[in-house]
Amino acid sequence: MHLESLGIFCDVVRHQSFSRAAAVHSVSQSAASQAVRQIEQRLGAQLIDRSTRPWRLTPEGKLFFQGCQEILERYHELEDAVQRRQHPSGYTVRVASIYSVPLHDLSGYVERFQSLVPGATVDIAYMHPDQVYERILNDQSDLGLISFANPGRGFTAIPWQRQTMAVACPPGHRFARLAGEQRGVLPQDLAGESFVTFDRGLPVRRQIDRFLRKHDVDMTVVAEFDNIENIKQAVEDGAGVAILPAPTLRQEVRRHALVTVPLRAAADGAPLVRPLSIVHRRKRRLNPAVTEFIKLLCADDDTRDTAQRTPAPTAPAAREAAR
Amino acid sequence: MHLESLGIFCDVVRHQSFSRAAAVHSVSQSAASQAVRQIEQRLGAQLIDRSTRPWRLTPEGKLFFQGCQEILERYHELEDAVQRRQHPSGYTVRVASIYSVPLHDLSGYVERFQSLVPGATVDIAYMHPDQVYERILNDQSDLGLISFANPGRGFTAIPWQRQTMAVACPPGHRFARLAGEQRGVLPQDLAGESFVTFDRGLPVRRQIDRFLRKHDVDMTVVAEFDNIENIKQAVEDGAGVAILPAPTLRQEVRRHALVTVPLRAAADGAPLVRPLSIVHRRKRRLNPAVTEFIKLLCADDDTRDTAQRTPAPTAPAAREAAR
DNA sequence: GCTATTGTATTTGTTATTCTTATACAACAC
DNA sequence: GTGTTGTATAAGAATAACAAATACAATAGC
Repeated sequence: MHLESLGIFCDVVRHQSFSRAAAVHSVSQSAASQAVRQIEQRLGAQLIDRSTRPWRLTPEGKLFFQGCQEILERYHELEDAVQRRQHPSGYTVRVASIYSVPLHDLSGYVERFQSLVPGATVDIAYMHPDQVYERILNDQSDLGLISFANPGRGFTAIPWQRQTMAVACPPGHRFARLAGEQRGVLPQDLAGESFVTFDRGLPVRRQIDRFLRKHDVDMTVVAEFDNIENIKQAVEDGAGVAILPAPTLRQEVRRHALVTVPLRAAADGAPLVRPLSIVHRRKRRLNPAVTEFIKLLCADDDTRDTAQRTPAPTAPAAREAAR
Repeated sequence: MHLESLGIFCDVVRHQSFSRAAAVHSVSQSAASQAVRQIEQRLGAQLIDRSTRPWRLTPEGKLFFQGCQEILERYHELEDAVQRRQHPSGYTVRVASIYSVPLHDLSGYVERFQSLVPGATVDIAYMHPDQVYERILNDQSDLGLISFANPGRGFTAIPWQRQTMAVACPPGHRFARLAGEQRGVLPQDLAGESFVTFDRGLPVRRQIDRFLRKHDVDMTVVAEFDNIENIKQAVEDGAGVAILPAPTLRQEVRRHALVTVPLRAAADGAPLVRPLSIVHRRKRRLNPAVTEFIKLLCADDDTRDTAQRTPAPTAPAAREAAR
């Protein structure tokens, strides 16, 4: 019997709902239904009387529910105890992040976290996306922050932020007049512009190209880089314009080195955004400090510029969002 | 986390051996190794220190082992409690058997069982093999007794008896003189004989044909039946000889209606046996009475004419034997 | 009663995982 | 060293888990 299934059953009971329990466990409603049925079949006993609405627990169901609660609690305590024995005191959360996650954002989280969980520390290292994955696989980091997370293989991706992409240009550029929330450029305005962009092969580049192709816009690529800093530098130097995640431009905008111009999409088309995700190894117990840190990161998504995260995303939603 | 995996870990610890634990759980040694490693990975902790021989539990391993034991015990108690609530008293073991399991054999077991587990009853129903499978699938029977069990799909097969096959002929037949433990006929002696046998498509028929083909023997099939009783009748009536499980012939031999002649195999070849198995639904909790009955059936295999059952068969062995 | 609504079950195809078989490897014994 | 025993690893096959789509069931509203 899968402990996870027992957990689903308990949440079904607690929430009086298969769908909500499924959401809590990040699986489909179907999976929750199947999990409970599997338990019933194994026991050869009906746990839930489905002949009435809302359904009710059978006597066997009540008995089993109470037992399960206790067993699950004990098991989680046991895992915690093993954790504690391993890391006797003072948790460290090791985060591997891609370069372009605004450092200033994170430092805010880190401060709040350390005051929230005294004795805990956070190590943040910035690196190439591939290295992020590698470090997580090798257990060198607990969490990774990456864009366009690929949920395949051994990773779980939790949607985090959705950064709107904007056009970056030097202050003297003709687009600069169009800066400001209410203004902005349309895709077709970009046609023929000199374009500084990401290396082919990076997911964000593919995303941008797809967007431009969809709007039938042809730009002149004058330079390609594998990181945002170089792109910004090139734009500052007048090499052309770029399409970058707006939040990463704050510094340059503040010191008037660059201008951020909103990039509008066609009425029907989706706007260009870069999803950032928190990834960790699947099927791996996360220590309490890590769990706490994830909670903190996700808690105030909606205070962010473009965030909109389901509190308990269904798996399919989470996966979709993570692309 | 799979409770089964926790159980394997506990047995690994108890037996100080992966292989023995694997045998106890009817899986391969490899699976046991992988299960333990999976737990270790999930916990992010080494439970077993493999750098010495014999290996030792790490401190985390000891802690986890103790916790697991308790959790597993509680869980099994919980399942039992649900069982008891369902069937407040007096268990019934419902057995579906093929026709040709000697009734007299079973009735002995049943008597012993009922004196061993007071208040329990055993229902035995005899039927066609297909019906046996069907009844088990529909939860109309707890156990099935069949020959040449096909372990596929949702069934578990426990090897039970291996009945030696012998030649049955009327007392007047020329083979009759060869009856007796030390005598018997060789396959080639059968060439040209009139042969009463099983329907094509029955596993036992395929088995017999394979045996004869292997020994290059050609017999004249004069009749085919889907059950042993008809075959015996036909042989009594002088239609020919048959190859049947020896134990099923006792009645007829006693009343001198038929003679059983041992069938010897070539020096290298395997003798012809019919394996009988106990089958039940996989992934289904068996109530205590059923478990007890299985134990009883298997306990004294070696008192049987040809039995030789591993006490704790490895899964592959069990599967092989069940064909 | 009849239909709409809401929440759960089923079916089906796909993806992951678990398992076994075969083989490599490690620790110890001699 | 070399052999022996017990465990790990790799590869492929067999299972199981899952999600998407859809069917179904119990009620509520009419």
